[in-house]
Amino acid sequence: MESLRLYLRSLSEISDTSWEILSTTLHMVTFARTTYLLKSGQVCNSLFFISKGYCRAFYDKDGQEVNTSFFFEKDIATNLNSYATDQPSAYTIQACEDVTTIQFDKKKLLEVCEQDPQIALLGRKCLQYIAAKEEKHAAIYKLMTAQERYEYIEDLYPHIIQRVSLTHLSSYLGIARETLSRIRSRRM
Amino acid sequence: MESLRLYLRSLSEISDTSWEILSTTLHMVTFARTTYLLKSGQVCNSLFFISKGYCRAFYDKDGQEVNTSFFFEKDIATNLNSYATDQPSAYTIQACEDVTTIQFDKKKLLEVCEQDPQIALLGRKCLQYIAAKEEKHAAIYKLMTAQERYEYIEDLYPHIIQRVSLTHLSSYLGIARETLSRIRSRRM
DNA sequence: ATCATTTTGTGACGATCGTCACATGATATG
DNA sequence: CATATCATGTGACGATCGTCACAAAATGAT
Repeated sequence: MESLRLYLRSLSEISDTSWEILSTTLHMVTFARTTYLLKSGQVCNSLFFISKGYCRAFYDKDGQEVNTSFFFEKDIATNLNSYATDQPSAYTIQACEDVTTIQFDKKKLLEVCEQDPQIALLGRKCLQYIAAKEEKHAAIYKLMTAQERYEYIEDLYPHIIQRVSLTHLSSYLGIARETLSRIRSRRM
Repeated sequence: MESLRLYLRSLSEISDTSWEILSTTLHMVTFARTTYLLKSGQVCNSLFFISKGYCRAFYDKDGQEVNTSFFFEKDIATNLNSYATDQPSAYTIQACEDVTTIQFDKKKLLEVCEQDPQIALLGRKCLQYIAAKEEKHAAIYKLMTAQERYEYIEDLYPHIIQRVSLTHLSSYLGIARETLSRIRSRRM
C-alpha cells in the first residue's frame, strides 16, 4: 500500500483524508504465474496497480499471441479501451510471475471521485500517464528499424529487456523471434 | 459550439448548468492552412476540439517529418504527454486545411473540474477516449504488414485515406512513400 | 537424474520493402 | 497562359526481415 501512496504522491498532492477515503475502495489481490488479470471477451472493470511481479497484455492474431504491453512494479495494468467504453476487451492480461496488485474497482472509484475532487484529479493524472505511455510506444514503430526499436527499449526501458523472454519481446517489438535472436547475437 | 455539446453528450450526461459553466472557459479559435496549433518545444496547455477541417501531428526525425496522428472533425487534438507533464512537446500540430477549433484552456478547465464533478467526469472520459485511440493505433504495427495496415485504415478510418495526402499517410503507416504508391496501384 | 517440453540459436532462401533516380502529373502564383 | 513547385508514379537494385527447418540449450516434472 505504501508504494501506491508514494506513486500517487508523485502525480499530485494527496491529503491524509483523501487517502483514507481512497483506501477503503482498494483491495490487495494476488495472481499466480500464468493466471489472468483480465481475459479477452470480458469487460475491464478494474485498474491494477502492480506492487510486485509483472504482467503482459496480448491479443490473439490468427492463433498467434501478440504482446502489446508489459506492466511492471508501479505501473497500472488495465485495458483503457474496455474500461472507458464498457465493451469487451480484445486483450488478455496475464501474470508472467507471481504478481501482487492493488485493485481499483471502477464503480467504487467513480463514487469517491464524485465526493472528492482531489481523488478525481489523481484519476485524471493516472489516465494521462497511461495515455502518454501508449502515445510514446506507438511512435517507435514509425521510421525505426527492428534494431533501432530494440536499442530504444534497451536505453529507455532496460528492465523490459532483462525480465521479458525473447519470444514475448519479439512480438512486442513487431519482429520475428529469429530476427530478435540475431539482433542480440550481432551486438556482442 | 453545438457540435461540441453533442459530442460531450455522447460521452456522458451534461446538465444545462454544467454546460454553462464549461462554456465560459471555451474559445473559438481558427487556424489557417499550414499554421500551427502547437509547435514542438512548446508546452501543450490546451485541448482543441476540431469543429471544421483537419490537422496532423508530426515530429522531426533526422530532418524528416514523421506523422503520428490526424485529428478530424469531433476529435480532440492535443499532445497528452506534454499536457500531462508540462514538459515541452516533441510534436508539432499543424492545420492541414483551414481549421476551426474550440479551445479548452488547461488551467481554466482544472478550475471548473474542481467546482463541478460532472465536468470532471467528462474530462476523464475524454482522456480515456484519447488514450484508447492511441492504444488501438499502437497495436496495428504489431504483426501487420504494410499492406494490411493500409487495409485496416481503409476499413476503419476511410476518411483518413480520402483526405490525407499520400506523402503524409505513408509516414503515418510507417512505410515509404513509394511503397504506399505501389500498394495503391496494385489494388485496381 | 532422466526425460519431456519449452525456449533460444542458426542456416538457407525468398519476399517485401526502402533507397535512389527520374518521369509524369497536379497545383499554385504571377 | 506560362512557369515554378510540389505531389505522385515507376523502374532497378540491394538490404532487411520473415519463414521454414532443425539443432542446441534451458527449464520443468516425475
